[in-house]
Amino acid sequence: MLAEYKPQEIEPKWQTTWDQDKLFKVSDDASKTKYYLLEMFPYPSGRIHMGHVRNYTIGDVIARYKRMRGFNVLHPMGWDAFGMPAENAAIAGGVHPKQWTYDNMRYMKEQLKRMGFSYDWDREIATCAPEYYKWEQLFFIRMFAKDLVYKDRTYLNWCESCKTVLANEQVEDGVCWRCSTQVILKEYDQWFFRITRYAQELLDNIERLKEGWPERVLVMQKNWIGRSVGSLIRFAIDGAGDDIEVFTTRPDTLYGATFMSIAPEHPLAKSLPKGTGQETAVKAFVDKTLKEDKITRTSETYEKEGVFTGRYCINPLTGFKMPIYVANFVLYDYGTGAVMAVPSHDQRDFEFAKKYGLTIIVVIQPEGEVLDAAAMTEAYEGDGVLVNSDKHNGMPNRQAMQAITEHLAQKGRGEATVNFRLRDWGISRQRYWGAPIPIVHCEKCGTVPVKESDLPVLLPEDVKLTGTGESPIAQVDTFVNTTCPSCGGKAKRETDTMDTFVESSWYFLRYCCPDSHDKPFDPAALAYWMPVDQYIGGIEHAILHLMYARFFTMVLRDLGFVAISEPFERLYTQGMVIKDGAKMSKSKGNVVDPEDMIKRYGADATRLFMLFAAPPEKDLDWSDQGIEGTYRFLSRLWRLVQEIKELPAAETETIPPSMQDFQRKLHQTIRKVTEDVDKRFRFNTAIAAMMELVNELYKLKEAARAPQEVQVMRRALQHLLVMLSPFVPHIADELWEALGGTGMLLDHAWPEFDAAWAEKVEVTIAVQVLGKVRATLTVAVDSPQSEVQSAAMVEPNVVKHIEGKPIKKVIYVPNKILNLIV
RNA sequence: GCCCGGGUGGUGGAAUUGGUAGACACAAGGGACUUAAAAUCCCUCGCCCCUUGCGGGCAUGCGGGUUCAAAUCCCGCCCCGGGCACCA
Repeated sequence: MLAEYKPQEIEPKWQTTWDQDKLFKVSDDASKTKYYLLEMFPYPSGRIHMGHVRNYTIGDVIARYKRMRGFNVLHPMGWDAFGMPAENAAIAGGVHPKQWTYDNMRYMKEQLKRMGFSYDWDREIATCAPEYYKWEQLFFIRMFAKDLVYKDRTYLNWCESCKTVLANEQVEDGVCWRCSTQVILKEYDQWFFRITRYAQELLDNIERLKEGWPERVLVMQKNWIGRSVGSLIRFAIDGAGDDIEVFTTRPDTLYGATFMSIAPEHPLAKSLPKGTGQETAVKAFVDKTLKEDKITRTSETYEKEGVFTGRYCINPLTGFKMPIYVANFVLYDYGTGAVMAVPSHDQRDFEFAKKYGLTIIVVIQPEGEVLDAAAMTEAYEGDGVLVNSDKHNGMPNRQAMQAITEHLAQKGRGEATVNFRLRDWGISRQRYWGAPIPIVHCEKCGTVPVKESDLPVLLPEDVKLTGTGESPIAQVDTFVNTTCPSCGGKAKRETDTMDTFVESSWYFLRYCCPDSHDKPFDPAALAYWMPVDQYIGGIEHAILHLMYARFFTMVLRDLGFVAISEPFERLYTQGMVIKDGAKMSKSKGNVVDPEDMIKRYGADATRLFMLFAAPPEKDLDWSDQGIEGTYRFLSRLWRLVQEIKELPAAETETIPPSMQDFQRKLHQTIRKVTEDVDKRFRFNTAIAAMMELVNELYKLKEAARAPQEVQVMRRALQHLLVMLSPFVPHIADELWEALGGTGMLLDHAWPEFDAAWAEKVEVTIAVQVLGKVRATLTVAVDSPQSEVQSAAMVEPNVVKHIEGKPIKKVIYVPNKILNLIV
């Protein structure tokens, strides 16, 4: 053993040993209880960053702990390898995205190994590999057959100068990030996954997830799904055969609907004004509004504007001729993209009506008040009784919701319905570095899926990436030109690729059986490993990724591939790593490279600092001095072991009286660490407890030198090393060996505490007078009130504050507090 | 704007969930060792007040409230962060 702690020497040594021993290899073993621990896989951006280090360190502690607890732990790692940055790198530096991605994966894998993470690398997957995405293409085809995939028109960000579609991220303040041209919305045909078909199940299952998911994630998902009960109402367009459909949660206000507002994206915004003389005005308004982003448009302070389409629709109850407006605040994505406007009872409609001089009719009268449409300064959105509502007059509005809906149903003008805020998932991307959508467009047969036996549809490698123009694959003739799977005639391939969220929606299933070649999954492996017992990742994924993964699992279940409905039993969301109060980013220049930390302080000190500096769910403020502190602790531990190793010890089980307090401390520490790790993932306090134990040992080392005493310290050190091993595996194995231990600690059992030793024998009770602490008493645990009270009554400071006044009331909380009320 | 979190010493945090606020660290200051430095070890360390020994007051973003007792529960503000559907 080295005299000095040199992580640069011991860490590579143990990493090689673990590798050679295949220590992290795991196989399906029905005789053992499985534990599937998953961390969100990284995008291969080039190097691992502190966020990865944090996420994977948290995961590694749990994986190693569970393994030491006897579980058969699946702890895999892979790469979310498709995505925009690879293309951007290609545009900037001329490296092919594939080359760039694989280089990055190779480098980052080495980095992860240098951190000492216990991954079974035999299960490594990369989503950009054809043997991965071919299954995704298979799922697409099966989903297509079940009508879970469809094509629809939608709007995309378009840069007229670059002639290309832009991601939201590529639009900054409404202009293109590359050339600063004003971005416009352009209509496109896009592929969608019908996630809305699962809206109710996604919502219902939230109940089941309450046990293991953070409350706030579930609340966010619930709000995202946004179920609301209401009515679907059809308004006939005056002088035309068709209707405008509207979803409303307030059918009770229908008698007061005096105009109609439709979204600028609504197809009727184009067709209605034709021949009314309003065509030019409407088009100008639509064009202008589509340049504004959605966050602005939904703002409460946003100026509500609109333009008359020149057409009317008919209120089905009153026959009122409602002018149809295109309004900037109506969202095409929500409900039906059209809103019946009731200015008296909706604030936005009220403002709009005032601005354009539209009719306001009060139909709900609050209790004990008479609203006057002419005098109102704002809409009344509360409950009340119906007025101006024909046969529904006098009815409480809550009751009227149902009554009016039924009335409409009889007239064939509407029905009760449930609306979800959740929208279908647009998965088309006009990009190169993604999984090709396995569809062929045939002039004769239309849209035809590729034959399953022809999968995978390989992504062509010979492409030109310029960052401008249409999708790069569209220019690869050998890819585009094909034959129709149905009629054999000439056809063209779909050139959109899939959203990379699709790959990350099912990767956890593939880890269970990465070698399955004839089918996507081996049912026996899935039956053994799924669901994931613990999933760990950033809170920023609370909605999209987690919702998509849940949805995909339900789809794969209905396609017969998996037997479960929810993929993640428990979820833990870790906080971000920040420095100087801001998220680490290149532009802010506050990035700390984990590589430098490994070189200077070693992987163990880096891991330990990550775990010690904050509880995992909170944001972690990186501090260069902080890591020095954890490095110092490890050096201290190193010296302690070396010194105690040299002291003569007696082979005995007895605890000498001089060591009984320490023995108690040891078992209390084991209990504390076990509970913190097992129940709460509170690694920071677990580490603090172990630091305290080391401090105790340092004190004892000076005083206790009898062989029997040394023996107690040695055993304590061994327990400590076992407990430290999930946190700092390299130094733990090294010191374990130095103390004469055999094997590697990952194969060692986690220590059990002895309840008798862990019990407290004494407690300190705070004595309060009128709620203020005036003294503390150290008494035997569970002392009766009478005993504590009489001891308290003779405390000088207590006597002083009672001032001879009579005691009116005594509150006694055993082992905690005695409060005297005078 | 909407949805969801957070705010405790000079700093990161602790207080296992209504019961002694500040564990464990970092930084800072003082001391020991050393020719010297580094390393290491020891001590002090929320703010204010009386010289007073074991003392008193104030303190958990701000303002109210409930309670014998509030960082913790309730109401109203302020500030910071995450997400908002094509970043992953």
